[in-house]
Amino acid sequence: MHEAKYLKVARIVQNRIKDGTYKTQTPLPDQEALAKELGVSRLTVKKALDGLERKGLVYKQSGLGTFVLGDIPIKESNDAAANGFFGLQEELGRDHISSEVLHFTIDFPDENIQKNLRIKNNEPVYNILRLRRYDKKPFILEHTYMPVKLVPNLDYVILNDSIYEYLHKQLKLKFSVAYRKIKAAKADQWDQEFLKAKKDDLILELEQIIWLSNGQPIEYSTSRNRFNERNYVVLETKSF
Amino acid sequence: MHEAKYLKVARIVQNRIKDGTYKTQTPLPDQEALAKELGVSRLTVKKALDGLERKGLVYKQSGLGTFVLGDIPIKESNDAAANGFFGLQEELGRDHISSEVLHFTIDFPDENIQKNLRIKNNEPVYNILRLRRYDKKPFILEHTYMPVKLVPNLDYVILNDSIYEYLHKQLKLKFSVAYRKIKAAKADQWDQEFLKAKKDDLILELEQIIWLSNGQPIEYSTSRNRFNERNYVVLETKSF
DNA sequence: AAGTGGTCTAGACCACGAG
DNA sequence: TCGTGGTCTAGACCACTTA
Repeated sequence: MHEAKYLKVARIVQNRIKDGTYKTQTPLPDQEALAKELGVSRLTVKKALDGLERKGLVYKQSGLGTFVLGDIPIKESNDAAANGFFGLQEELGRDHISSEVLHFTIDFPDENIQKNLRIKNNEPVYNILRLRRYDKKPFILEHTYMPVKLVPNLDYVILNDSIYEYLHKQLKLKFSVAYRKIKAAKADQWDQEFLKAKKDDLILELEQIIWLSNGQPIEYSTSRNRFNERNYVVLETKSF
Repeated sequence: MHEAKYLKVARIVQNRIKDGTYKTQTPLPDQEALAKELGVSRLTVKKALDGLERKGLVYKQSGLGTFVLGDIPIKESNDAAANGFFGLQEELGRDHISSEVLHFTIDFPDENIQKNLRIKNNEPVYNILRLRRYDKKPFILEHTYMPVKLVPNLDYVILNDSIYEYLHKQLKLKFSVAYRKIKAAKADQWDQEFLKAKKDDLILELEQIIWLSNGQPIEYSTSRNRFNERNYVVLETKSF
């Protein structure tokens, strides 16, 4: 099977929401009708709609129907999704984002990194510091650690391009879970030097661990930006 | 049916993870075995495990099995889940949290509130400012707007206790989706007065809209705390 | 009463990973 | 090849909402 039917159904419905076939606050066709139209069983339609509900596109009400949720007022263009597994390039566009590698070594991990990446002290990690620019302007200071054993042959060419693409398209690695923490901090020396922050300026930091679908942590990183350059947004829906 | 079978299965598995019956990084019994043991079909077991996977408790690998994911190293006790629909009391314990109502009026909504709560300019809203204390210490400054028509008979007694509990247990309202934005800001006059922040101190703000399961926005609010008092964490997994 | 989504089953077949 | 999880179906019944 090339693509799961429920994914195809979800994509079709999502497109119909986007192009206005299904309008905000109005009900979709009922599950049985969609199933008939698309030639699948009702359970398959339901599975697709469950996913769209978790993504916040629709809401369902037993006894009434499934409705398009509509736009989110406080969403702005420069907000970053704190959920989702897209790299900066994917998120903001390849043409806008460039990377400058400030530091790139292979180190033995300290205790903190060992714990976060669930590795032993003799398993080397990449230690990467990159300044990401948005339209040439300093934007995000990104400090990344990855186990060498999981990411062979990382080099400057990849770092100047997109790590994310290398992991996914070249190495075929699949992300499963990410745990992210968002905090505020004061600008340190590096922030002042590279992000052009002033002393005592406000910095927003995203700290994260990303796991592969086999349960192995693949990345521990922090991303720092000036407080007025970028916010983080989270869309939360029920797990079940 | 009192409780759905898949919820019961999820609860049982979750408890077994918590009490150590299923240990970190080890496989659970296969779906067929669990189904047999618990007297349900395999699909019901799968549905339960899908939910636990989205909550980040387990990960599944086709062809291998389902594994316990284990602890998250960067998680700390004073972090707040940016996902989940629990009130402060639920999250940190009834005994620790107290509330002081600083402002409580019924207003006509301005344009921003109208948009965020999807209401007209003649539909009144509660305008509530509360200082939440943690063990008597100023902790969070919470500014909340809610449509009056959705929340009848709100009063000081409820505000001093828990809005969350009133909405859920008394009014039987169900939350479906929340959209949250996290940003850094400088302390304003109120932060300085009530949170004991100094001028130019760092403030972390959570701005959110919460929808009911019928698609109607029920709450627009901001929660501000000093940068070193509280961070926000997000656990992200795939929607499908 | 009618129509919606929610749950559940038994059975089938597929895709993936290990030996 | 075997055992795992992933998908899909048809059919059944339940719970909820509106009329």
